[in-house]
Amino acid sequence: MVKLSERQQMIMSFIENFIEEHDYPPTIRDIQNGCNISSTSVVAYNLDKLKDGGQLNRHSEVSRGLSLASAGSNSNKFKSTEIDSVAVPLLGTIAAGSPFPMPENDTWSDLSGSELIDLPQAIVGPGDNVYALKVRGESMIDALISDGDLVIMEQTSSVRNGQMAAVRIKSENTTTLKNFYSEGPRIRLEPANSQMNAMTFPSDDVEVLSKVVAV
Amino acid sequence: MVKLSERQQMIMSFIENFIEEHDYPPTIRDIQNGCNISSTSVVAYNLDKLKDGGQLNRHSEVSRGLSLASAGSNSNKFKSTEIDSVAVPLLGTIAAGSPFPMPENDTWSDLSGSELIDLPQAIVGPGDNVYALKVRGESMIDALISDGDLVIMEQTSSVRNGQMAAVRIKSENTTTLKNFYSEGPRIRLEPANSQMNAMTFPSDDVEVLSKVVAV
DNA sequence: TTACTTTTAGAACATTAGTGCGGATATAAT
DNA sequence: ATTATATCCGCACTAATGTTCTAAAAGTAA
Repeated sequence: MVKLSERQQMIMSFIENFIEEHDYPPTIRDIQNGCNISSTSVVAYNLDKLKDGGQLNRHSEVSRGLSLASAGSNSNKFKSTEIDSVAVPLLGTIAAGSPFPMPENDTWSDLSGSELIDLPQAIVGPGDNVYALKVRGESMIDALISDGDLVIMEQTSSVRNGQMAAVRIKSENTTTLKNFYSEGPRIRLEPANSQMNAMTFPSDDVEVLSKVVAV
Repeated sequence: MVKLSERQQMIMSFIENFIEEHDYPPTIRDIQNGCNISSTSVVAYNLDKLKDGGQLNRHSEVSRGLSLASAGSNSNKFKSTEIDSVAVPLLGTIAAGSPFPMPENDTWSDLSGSELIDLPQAIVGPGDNVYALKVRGESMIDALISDGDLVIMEQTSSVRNGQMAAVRIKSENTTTLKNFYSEGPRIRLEPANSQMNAMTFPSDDVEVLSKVVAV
């Protein structure tokens, strides 16, 4: 790789910034002013150099006919690409440990309003019926969930044993985040914290709202 | 939203294709030829319409001063943006439940080679000393980790109580993924599975390799 | 039809913007 | 010193490109 002169580096980064800001490439005179160069021909000269060096594509006789040869001319600090993401709503807060009545929305049936969070598509899957909740309390610490963490939930009514789910205990009208175990006629809800005890409820007293997809 | 005339739609998609192909916007005459329009003024006329309608940004007196207002002119199927991501290496496999000797690299001290995984920057933080491992075994099921899942680890030598970490038991030369509890002179390693028992080891027999950052 | 608005044509016009040329400067090799 | 190479300067030239004006066609409403 040929070494770039100071001026050529400046030109490259100026072009980069210009495109970033305007969505179209600069003219020779834009570069001239932006880099404090006294003549257009100097810019043209260095532009041709850069083209020969392969850092730049140029199309002569075409105004603004520039484009970065985004291959080796990497001025980023770290190798980093872009991945697809999906926005999911952050609907509210949920208690992790002991059941707690939810003062706000009794059930978060409405998937509208509120903040949106960007998540990589890979962990959300199709992306429908998915939302985020902020966890309150330290009681799920064994499951890598601590106070203030966000859990990504998928709205569903069936979970497998051992999965973590947001469940509502009808008789107490409380909602909580627990590990779910079906034991015949009863359902055991177990916090993911070795210092806390599990609780069991009759099957028909427990309503599964959604399961945890990711943290 | 105002309906676009047939000609305006053609102009929009022409611009889109042109930029895709050349990396810089077309001139009015490019559009004229590309869309079989008989006069530059017609192009200018429709361009102004599109600008008023908000589908296009225009900078007058500037050649090729066009850019798509990628807001409403959305040809994507789903609302989806791009977020920063960082590539981390996938170094190998780790047993989740019972300790198991690692046949391959005894310690994965080398952070080179192997596959790379793209992760959103938000969950990786600075991004140094981070790598991924594939989990084998079902024994961490309570912590949302099941067979085949990837855990993101950060290389460190100190973890807090209750955190999940990859640890090496020196006397047995095994490596495993467990929840870590320091209990005075001894260290208790607890699998996140209510069907399995914890084990304790002398403090100096356990070496913490890295802690779990995300799943 | 008439009156009015929108769109299209054509062409001249005005800027914008790339190119080229004579010459200056600097550095290094002969 | 002389020659060669790489840059830089200014300026003029001209092709590229946006703008505008007038007029006609096409469409709309009354």
